[in-house]
Amino acid sequence: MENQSEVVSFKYLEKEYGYKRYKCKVCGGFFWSRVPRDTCPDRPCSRYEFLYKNYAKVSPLNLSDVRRRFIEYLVKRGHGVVDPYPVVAKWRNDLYLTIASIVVFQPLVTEGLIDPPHNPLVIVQPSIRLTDIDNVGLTFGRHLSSFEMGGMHAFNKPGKIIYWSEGIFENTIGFFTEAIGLEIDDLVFKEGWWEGGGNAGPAPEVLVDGIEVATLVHMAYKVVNGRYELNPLLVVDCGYGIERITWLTKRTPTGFHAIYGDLVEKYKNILGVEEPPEDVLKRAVYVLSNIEYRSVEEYAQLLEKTGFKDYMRRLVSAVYLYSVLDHVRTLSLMLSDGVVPSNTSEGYLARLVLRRLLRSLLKLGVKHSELRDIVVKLVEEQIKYWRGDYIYGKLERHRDYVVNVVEVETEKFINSLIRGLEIVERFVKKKRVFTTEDLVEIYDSHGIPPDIIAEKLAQYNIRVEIPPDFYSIVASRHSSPTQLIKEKEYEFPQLIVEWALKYPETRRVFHEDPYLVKLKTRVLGVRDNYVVLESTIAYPWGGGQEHDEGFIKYGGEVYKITYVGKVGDVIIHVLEKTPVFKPGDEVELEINWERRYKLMRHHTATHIILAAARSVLGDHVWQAGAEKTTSKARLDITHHKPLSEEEVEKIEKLANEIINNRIPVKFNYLDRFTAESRYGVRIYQGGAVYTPILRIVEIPGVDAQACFGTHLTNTSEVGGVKIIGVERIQDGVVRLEFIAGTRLVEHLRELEAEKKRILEIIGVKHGELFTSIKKLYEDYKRALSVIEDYRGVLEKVLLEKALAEKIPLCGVNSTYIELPIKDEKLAKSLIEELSLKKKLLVVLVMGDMLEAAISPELSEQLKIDLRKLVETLTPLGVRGGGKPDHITAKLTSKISPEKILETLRELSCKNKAN
RNA sequence: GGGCCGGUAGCUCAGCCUGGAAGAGCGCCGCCCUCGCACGGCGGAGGUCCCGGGUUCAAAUCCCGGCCGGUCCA
Repeated sequence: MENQSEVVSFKYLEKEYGYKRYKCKVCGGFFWSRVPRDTCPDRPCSRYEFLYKNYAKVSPLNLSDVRRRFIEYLVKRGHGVVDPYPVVAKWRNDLYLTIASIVVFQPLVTEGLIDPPHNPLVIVQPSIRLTDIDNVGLTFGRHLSSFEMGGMHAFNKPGKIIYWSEGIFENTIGFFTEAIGLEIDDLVFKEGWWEGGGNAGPAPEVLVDGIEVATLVHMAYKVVNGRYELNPLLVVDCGYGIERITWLTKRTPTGFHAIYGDLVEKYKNILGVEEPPEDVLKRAVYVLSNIEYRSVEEYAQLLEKTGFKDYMRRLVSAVYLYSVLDHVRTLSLMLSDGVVPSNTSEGYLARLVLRRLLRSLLKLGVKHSELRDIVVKLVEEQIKYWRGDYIYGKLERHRDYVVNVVEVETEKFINSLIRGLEIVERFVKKKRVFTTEDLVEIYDSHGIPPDIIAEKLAQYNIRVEIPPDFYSIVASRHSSPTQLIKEKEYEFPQLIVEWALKYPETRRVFHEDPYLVKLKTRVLGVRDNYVVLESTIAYPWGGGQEHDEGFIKYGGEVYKITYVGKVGDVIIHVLEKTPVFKPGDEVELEINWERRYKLMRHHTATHIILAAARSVLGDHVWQAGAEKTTSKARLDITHHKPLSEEEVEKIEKLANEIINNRIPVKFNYLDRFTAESRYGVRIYQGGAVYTPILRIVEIPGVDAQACFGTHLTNTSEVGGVKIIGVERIQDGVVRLEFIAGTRLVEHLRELEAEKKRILEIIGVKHGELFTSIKKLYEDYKRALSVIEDYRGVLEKVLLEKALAEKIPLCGVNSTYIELPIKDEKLAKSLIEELSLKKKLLVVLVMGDMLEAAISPELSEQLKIDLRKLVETLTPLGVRGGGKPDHITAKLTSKISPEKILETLRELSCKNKAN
């Protein structure tokens, strides 16, 4: 977009503040500055000039100071304050993590469907961006895996403009000069463009002496079919980098010193890491700040070239140290906000951060055996450091969970590392050549990073080249990314969907009175056996609750309802046959109450079980899926380890207490921000809901969720709940199955019937299951041992007989055994004993199986190839094969022992003759 | 959600490519050696080769489907 001034008031900047437009001689980009400049004060066109600059009116500020000044300044300018949201974007189904403050207001506010809680507003939002995670540490504070985005937002509707470009500049210049103390001459605005999530707009970057401190997104366009269209809603989306501003005010050698203060020293002590002297470090940071490098190796080479060779080792460990500081904070934040590590979705991202952290620790020389304790210590120090903080104070509340997860996950990492290294060893033993392909293979399948493999190989004096594009090779092995958003699919044919959408919203009487069994209502539409009514008491399939069943009565006719579904706000009833009634007719609706009541009980029980699980296990427990049927309910919860029996019992006990406490269930319709501020984002247990008004099902003091389902009006009606199954269904997800109400009685009856069946099978009419089975099992074991004894006796007899009646062939004695019982164990034992130990040529026939064997040495010596036996006998109906000394075959017709022995004689004697 | 790797004795694994008598080490039991222990020596027990189907005279091995675990990527 060349012409940004259509949207951005650079003219105002010029007229009001005296800015002029310049072109950067290095990058060619345009920027606005009050003092003439050849290049833009952004890297790579400029170094971190601020490091050595003296700002007369700027005093060193902590992170919390900058944060407070930002909020206070904007409050003074009429902004309302919104408290930070979690970094896990549970209210979105297209994002795992909160990557910017605007994410809190998408999509409903940015599309103008609902109003923000304040307008304009200010929010300091912790945000996680893992795309640049490789650069953390290497840029000494410019890149962080998590950062605080100071968000300044206004949502301008046609006819109701809060402020736009001029206001953006006024607030920005005001904040930096009045609240931070910079001179206006320090501030440069570089023209830029932002695009994302279907929106776009010009985004001037605010630059101060080599670092970008804010981006002023003028979100003015919608991207429609690849073209930009002016959006009627003008969204002010300005983000201020709180950490970068903090660094700027302190001018410490790195951003990490500005953010983490004395925590840096603590970490150095724990890890035994040394930094270079402060002046050297600052110099090194400054000198390399306009050079692009992507890896520690490249960085080390650059240090050598730029005269920092003496400090190379310490500078390199410093990079890892900073990345450790950063990763511990990000990980603690993610875990505190309820992420459970797993091999999918946001759980994988948490594991990714943790594994990168552990790898950095290994690079710093931490031994495998110390890894767990050290990482726990680092987490605890970090939690201590942020105690009482506006944003990170919550880490302390989740300390136990965070530490426990870190312990469990570190153990897992060490295990897979050890396993992986063993695989490398096996690779080495098999083949000496190690290819790039092997490196990729081992990383992809076992998660062992190439540098660790190379280290291991070095022990065997094997050198392997790690290609610079290693990770893109890995990426190319994976298929193209799938869409994160699931397209909503209707369970009806497209024609029916289109037909149904023409009707107005169906009145949901099942929400008004979930106990209503009969209802008279008017027919709105009929198409084949699909029916749309004015209002209904039949619950459509949704929210993990099964649909209702019942009847529609009209005149003398009764139509069975086989399915109920939802298309938008229209509810469709599917009948067994095409009805005679027409639009406008009045019909009577009746639902199967027994079925509905079971579903309601299971649904309310599900909310109770979830609340109980959150209470017993922790706030990280989220619903990962649920299904309520008449026979049982199923709830998948996120949790980082298997549930112990005690935990399951506790959940069950607490759930039944909630039932016994006879708590009335409340139903409220609230707008999004009211609901979120009252209950938190935990209301989105069933996933993100994109409607302006949420239906909140609340069990006061226990649980509150945005939920469409039908519920009991009092917890006591659940009657009781029993967990009947616990299963780990995937990494980080545990499935609970449970039953409630009268299903408990049915379940018990099923168990009793099963017990009775078992007793009948084992021939006991009246008796106790445990003792009966125990006795049966002992009898069985005794019988097995008797058989064993018989086998021994029989074997002895057969051996003696075979040895006594040896049949001499040319050079070898032979024996023929016919086993009347199909006992493979006996057959095998006989053959081994006679052929391998007694050196006989054994032929054993058991049913239609023929097996013959001779010791391998004899076969070799006498040149007897038993396979020839099979070949010779094939015309007589023998099929089989094997090795020269051992064959197995199937007899399709009876063959006399004489014939077999005769053939064997020929075989052995022919060889003898030769 | 997808790709890849794996599932064989109590444990760690070999065998699978190329179908033909289920193996090693550790652990366990017994004996020898020893005053006793450790070490060492000899012997032994221990198997639904994850499950189901298919191909085959014959499947741990080949093919298909499923389950479970691990891992990488969205």
